[in-house]
Amino acid sequence: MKEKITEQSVLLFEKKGFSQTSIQDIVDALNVTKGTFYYYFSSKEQLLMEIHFHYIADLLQRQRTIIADDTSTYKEKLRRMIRLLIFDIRDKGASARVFFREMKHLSDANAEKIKQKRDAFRCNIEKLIRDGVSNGEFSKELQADMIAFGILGVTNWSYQWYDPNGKISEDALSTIFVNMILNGIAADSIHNSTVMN
Amino acid sequence: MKEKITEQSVLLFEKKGFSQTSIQDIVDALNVTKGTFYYYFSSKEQLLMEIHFHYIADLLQRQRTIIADDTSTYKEKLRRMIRLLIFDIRDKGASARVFFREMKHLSDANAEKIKQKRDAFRCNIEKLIRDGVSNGEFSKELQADMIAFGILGVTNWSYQWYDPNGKISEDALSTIFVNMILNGIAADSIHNSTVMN
Amino acid sequence: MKEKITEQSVLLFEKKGFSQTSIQDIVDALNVTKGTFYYYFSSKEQLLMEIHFHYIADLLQRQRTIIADDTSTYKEKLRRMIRLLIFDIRDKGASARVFFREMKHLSDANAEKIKQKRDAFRCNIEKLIRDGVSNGEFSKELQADMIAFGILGVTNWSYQWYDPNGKISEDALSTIFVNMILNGIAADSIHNSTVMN
Amino acid sequence: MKEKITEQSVLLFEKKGFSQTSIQDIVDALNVTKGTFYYYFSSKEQLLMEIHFHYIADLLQRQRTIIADDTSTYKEKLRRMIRLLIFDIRDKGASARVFFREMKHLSDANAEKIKQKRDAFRCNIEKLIRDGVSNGEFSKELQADMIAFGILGVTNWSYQWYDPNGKISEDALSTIFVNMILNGIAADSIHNSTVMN
DNA sequence: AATGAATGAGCGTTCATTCAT
DNA sequence: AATGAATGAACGCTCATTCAT
Repeated sequence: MKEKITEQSVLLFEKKGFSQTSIQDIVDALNVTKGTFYYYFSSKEQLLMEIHFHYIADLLQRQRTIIADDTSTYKEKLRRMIRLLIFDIRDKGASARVFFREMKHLSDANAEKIKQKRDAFRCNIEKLIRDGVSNGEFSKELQADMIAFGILGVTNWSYQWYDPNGKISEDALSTIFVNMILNGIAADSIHNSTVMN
Repeated sequence: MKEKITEQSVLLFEKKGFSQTSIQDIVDALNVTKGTFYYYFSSKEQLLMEIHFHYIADLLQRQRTIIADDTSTYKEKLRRMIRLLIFDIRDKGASARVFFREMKHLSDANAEKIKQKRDAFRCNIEKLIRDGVSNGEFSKELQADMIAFGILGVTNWSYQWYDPNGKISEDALSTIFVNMILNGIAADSIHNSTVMN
Repeated sequence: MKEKITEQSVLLFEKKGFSQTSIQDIVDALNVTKGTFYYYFSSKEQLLMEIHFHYIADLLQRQRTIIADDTSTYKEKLRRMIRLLIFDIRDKGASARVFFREMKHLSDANAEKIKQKRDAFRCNIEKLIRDGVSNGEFSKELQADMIAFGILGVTNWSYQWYDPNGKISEDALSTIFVNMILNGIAADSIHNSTVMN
Repeated sequence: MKEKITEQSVLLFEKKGFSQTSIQDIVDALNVTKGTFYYYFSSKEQLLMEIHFHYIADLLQRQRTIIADDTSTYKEKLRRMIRLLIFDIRDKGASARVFFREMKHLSDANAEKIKQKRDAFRCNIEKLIRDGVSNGEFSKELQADMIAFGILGVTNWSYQWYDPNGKISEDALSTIFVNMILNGIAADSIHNSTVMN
């Protein structure tokens, strides 16, 4: 039951927004009563917190698996992370959009817990960049923290517009983004870097 | 007065969210009464609509100026667009964050109007890419629509985290992102593109 | 201007009801502003009071004319009163419907003033009946007060349903009602009176 | 509780009018809170609708019982209908006055439903007249539809002024009205009909 | 004679939450 | 494990009215 409530809530929160979704809406969709909701959750915020927490904890876990693989290069790890995020849209898109949009509705204490995990996810990318620069896979003098933000921008933004059932496949999109991030879009990218500075 | 209400609202919407900000909050902050609010706005949604509309219309206008400049290369135009968006964070960051987060609270009719302008902004970038590919500035076989989404991801996401008063300047950040987008981050980007496919 | 406000108000009050019609509605319909309204009227209630007062005072005045005519029989006077009320629907129907429906919105003091005139109108009919009984035109032992209420019922109710532009003319309707009131509807009315008691 | 709310509301609506009675007024009178009201009713209009619907449905039901009685003449049926309406004032007067006065506050859809039942009630009287004319109980050439309106005028208007606790009993008033309707008020009603035309 | 900005009290309604059962 | 009745605080919004100009 608890799981059913969570799943249904994600759907409703995505469609109508957290504030616009009442407990009544949620329990109506499941044909139970409000009492049932409060048997499993102490508050509406707790429900949102659980949604957020599971979403980000799961993501972090899968990121760690990628990082821990000693057989891949840093480029390959980055590629796998980008694919992870893009492929996740199909199943977790709703959760993610709720996550990005409804953060505001968490109490300060809860927001802080979530923020720590988000930061950890980002810092793992940052470290990946830094390590890749160190071993020569990535360009020298890359500002790892900003690059991490840039990469996250590309992937996170996809949750706003990408339709996994549309014309372009997850595989194709991931490849496009990986290429763009690794090689850039300039015809002769090697020389451009000096021109632009 | 109307302008004061709009400005104050943007601040409050950004800090607390649209739903969490009551008309009472807004008018209290300005030491007027609710009647005053409804003298200038017919509804809370109309206020949000005006905020959204002014934000996106202004951005589109400035994008058009860049596009219209016949003396720049496409690369230069792209660079100027990215700088436009990053430099805008300082003054328009609050508006933009409200814009991205609170779209949900617009009626279908209003959302459609805003969506059209957003799409126009994106399509302008897409066209820029396509034109740059045509004249050889950008890589052949670039999928312009997806690349446009990628670039917008990098810049739009910045509104979520970038602090214009922090350690890194708008100028520096813009440069980092322009380089990343044009040249990629791989040490030897030319060869990577084949490896990755 | 004052008259235009009154006229427009009657129309709006009839269509939407007194409470549901705002001062704004009234002035909008006349393309003036609220200030104008309050230049001529001290309150919304005063406007309603004037509508009521003019309506009932005018009616009373015309009733007095009928009563004062020494050349008519009482039957003829009653007939003329009924015609007065039915023919009035075309021009004063809106006023009358507002009058009947919105009495509640008058202050006690104002309601009392109106009530006195209404009572006078009714008492005039009552006296007419009594006088007609005395001189043998009307049945003996008629309870004049109740008969007056009965007659007023027939005519006043017409304001709720009669459409002067419909199939039946004011003339025809008046005749039907006068006949009904004077002669009843039973096939052999003389004998029925005893049967029914 | 729902019934208590309805009863209390009828009283308040009659005394102060629908618009002038707030939900707060209603729940205060019952020492509950607004939440309680909205637990039982979805809107103020729904409450009004239920009052209206029960009132008119009940009346129609009782009218049908009278019509269905095969042992009465049409005169007797008419008499019983008039008594039904007059005797109803004591218990249902408040409901009826609310019914007549506050129809405006129903939505179009709801008003239509009520109107259908009202029309049915009136048409039943019209048919009664027509049938009575056919079998010779009522005068030839009576215009049944207008006569029905006339009769309804007499009875419905009573709800505006008749005090069941006043000097005249329901029984006496009913008799007066039945006589007036059947026999008219003219001293020699048989001959008057020609005079008046 | 008329305006437009502002007020403030109140209204219908919503909703997260509680609690006895 | 779940219900249903009830709460109470808040919210978006309306509107008659005031008043300086």
